[in-house]
Amino acid sequence: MASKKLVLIDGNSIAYRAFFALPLLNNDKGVHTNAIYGFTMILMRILEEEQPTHMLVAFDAGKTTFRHKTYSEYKGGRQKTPPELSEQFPFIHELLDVYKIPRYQLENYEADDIIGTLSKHAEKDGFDVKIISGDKDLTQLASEHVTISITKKGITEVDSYTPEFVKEKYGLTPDQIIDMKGLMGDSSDNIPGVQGIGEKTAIKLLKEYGTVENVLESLDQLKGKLKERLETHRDDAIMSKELATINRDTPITISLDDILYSGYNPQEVLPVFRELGFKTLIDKFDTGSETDEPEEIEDLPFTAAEEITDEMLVDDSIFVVEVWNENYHRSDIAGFAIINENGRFYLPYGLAMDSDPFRKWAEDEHMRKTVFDAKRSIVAMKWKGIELAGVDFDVLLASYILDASQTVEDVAGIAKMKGITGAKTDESVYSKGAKRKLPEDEILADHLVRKGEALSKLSKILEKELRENDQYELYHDLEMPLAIILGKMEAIGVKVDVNKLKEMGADLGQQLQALENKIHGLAGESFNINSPKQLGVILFEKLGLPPVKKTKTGYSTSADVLEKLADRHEIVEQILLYRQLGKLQSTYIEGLLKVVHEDTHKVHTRFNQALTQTGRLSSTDPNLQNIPIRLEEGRKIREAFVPSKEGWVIFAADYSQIELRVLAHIAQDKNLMEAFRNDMDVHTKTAMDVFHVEMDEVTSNMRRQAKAVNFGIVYGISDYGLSQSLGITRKEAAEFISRYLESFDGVKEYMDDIVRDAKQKGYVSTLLQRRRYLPEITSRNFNLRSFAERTAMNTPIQGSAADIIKKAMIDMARELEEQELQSNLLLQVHDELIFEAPPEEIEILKKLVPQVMEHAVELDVPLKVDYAYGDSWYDAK
DNA sequence: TATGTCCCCC
DNA sequence: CCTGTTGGGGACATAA
Repeated sequence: MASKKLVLIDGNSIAYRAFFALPLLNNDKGVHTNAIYGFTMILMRILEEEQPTHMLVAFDAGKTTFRHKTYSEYKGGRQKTPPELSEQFPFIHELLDVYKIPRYQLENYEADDIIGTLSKHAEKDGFDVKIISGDKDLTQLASEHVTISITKKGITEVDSYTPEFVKEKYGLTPDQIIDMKGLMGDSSDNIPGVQGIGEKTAIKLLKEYGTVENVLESLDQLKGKLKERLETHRDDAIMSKELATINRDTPITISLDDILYSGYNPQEVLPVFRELGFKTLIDKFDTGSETDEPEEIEDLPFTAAEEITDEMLVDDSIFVVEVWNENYHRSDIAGFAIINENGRFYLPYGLAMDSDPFRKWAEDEHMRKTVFDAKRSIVAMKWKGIELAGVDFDVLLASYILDASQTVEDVAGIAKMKGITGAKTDESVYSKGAKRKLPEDEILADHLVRKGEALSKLSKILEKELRENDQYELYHDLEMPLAIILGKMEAIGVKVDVNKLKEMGADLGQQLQALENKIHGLAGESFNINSPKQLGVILFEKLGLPPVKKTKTGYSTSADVLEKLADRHEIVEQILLYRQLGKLQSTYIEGLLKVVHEDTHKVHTRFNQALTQTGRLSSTDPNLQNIPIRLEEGRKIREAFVPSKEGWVIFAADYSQIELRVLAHIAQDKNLMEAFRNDMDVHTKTAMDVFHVEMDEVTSNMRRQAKAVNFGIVYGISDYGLSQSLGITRKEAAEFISRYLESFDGVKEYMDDIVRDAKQKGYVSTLLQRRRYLPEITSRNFNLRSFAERTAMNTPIQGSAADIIKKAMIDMARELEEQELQSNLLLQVHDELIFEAPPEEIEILKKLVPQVMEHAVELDVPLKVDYAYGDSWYDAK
């Protein structure tokens, strides 16, 4: 027979712990939830780990207890329970109820006493007892069968107090804990103890005499101040011991039979989680329990259109455009679904595309449509000859704005987060990888209609959340219009000089062949230079070079390692060169040629607008945001990016030091603002301040180091990161940073404030109200916490810069349209915009682009934009 | 197909 | 005392 296990939880104490350990999070109803959340986390862990057969959560009742009769000042001077915590107790009670965990409180007694009494009964009946609390007082109950788990600083770590543990920690038995309290008192409960006796003295006395009473009877063996103190406070000691003693014979009205625990039903718990907005816990639940049996999906009636009718084509509809390929450029479309006040409809692709009314409706901007991934839908339709308009709400973008950390694959992914059932994942319907295929028409139709149904519910929920977070403007006035602009940029594409690329490729191929021969010759055998494993064997075993660094799979052969070995063997330099050219060949020549469209010689990148945690864009297939520039050999790749029309130019404009300007503004740092107002070289200025020298004394090395520090500030790197980039010790790097912060005290203040703010609110914000949640900022794990702290400092800077250039793109697109210019915006690379322009518009752009970009927002420092243009991207420098 | 290593950009 | 590396995309090798 399985043994009986009783878990007793000190409800008040755990709620307090959770409250103070976690940031003061709000849910979407404005209720603070941190204590509820922490409490639930602890509860879930206990249920998992202990598998109790019996369970009870005890709470304190009322303000006065029997202890107040003994000592009216008991628990006096205590801070009142913060209202932010009090308001959470009803929810904790509700949660316990749905978990079917009994809770109990008893007039005149504290939770401790209830726990003491029940554990006594249970012990007698042969139970194993586990007590959970944040209060060390309970450790007096430890025995062979009673273990007390005390939460440490956070909520995840606990100390388990067994009699052995108590012995080890204090050198006392558990029942001597109350004697210890009697002597030393307890400031948190306002138990006086004997004045002048602390933990050390108390333990010493008890090791010698055993109990408070024995100590007091043996006073004549003591002397001096100690004896004097014990004599004067004799009564205090006795009373304090009494106060600290848990009453194990309270008149409880429940028995062990009443607190049998037979588990809970996740279906009853989930709605409460949803109500509270516990996304992560919902996920844990859905995947972590056996309730994952395919939920009973209700039938969803819809009409599979055999002809397109007017009732399908009305204002305010959900519009599902099922773009088949991941890369939506020139992709097939599997079909459409429309949901509106008239019903749910599946529209087969061919039927819809042959319908004029459908085309008209799709292109009518007054026919408002809610979609998932507006840009994807618009661009895919554009390739099919339809200019989709009237896109009014994008569930993907809204979800990204609300929380970028939730990676979203499809409609079902978002639906699940928000507790909406009925939608199926794309993967479950289509399979993935090589097996991915279109299902039969009925299944496809059902899938698309279900997506639409989920979108309909989601759009309402997400819009409400955006407004509550004060993020609706960001969504509606920034990201949504930007999606349209990005779609145009992608569809226009960038012209590539294919022949130029091929020439460069042939040339590189020859150089690589020669290098390969040379390297193999130097190594004395032929091997795959691209294989770190094989290369490691050659360098560190055959040639006997010293391995500088290891990776988890073997020797590191990274560039910084090789650079250290460069003067020890001729082969190293050749390998570095081989790597550099090999990268250009495979990624930029061959990689680019693969994605150039044969007929137009254009590449059509996709900007991912809903991916990065900072608000930046990213770019794929091809990635046009990482085309080489630093080294001349690589930079030449840019010669292959040319205007799409004869005689036009590439016009590139970039913000100068936008992140540091944003930092100056956000931090309101006088020194940094002054530097930018005077248009100083900010790295030189930093060097002057960090090294305490005059402008003409700044050496190029000082400027280089100052630049690295600025880089570190902007990108949120650690002292370790800075030490790596400068090749100095971590200590020296830390010294640089602290000298920087002394000179820029506004920045220092900002850094301190933003971390504190993030801990309190759980997130940081950018200029335009973009958010990044940082739950790990309160982690006890140094790495996680440090990373979150640096993120808190960095994201408002990088994210605000991203906000600004996005705004500039919208303003710029409007200007191009209003002035009826032919120039096209082609690319955005984080702090620069790249256009193609007819020669007659160059003079206009030279004025217009900097004007628009510099005034996208008004900061307390000027924004500065540089520009250049030429026959290719290379020449726009 | 997934993971690790390396390297390009801002 | 130590811990450990901004945000991305992509190519290639290798193990599974």
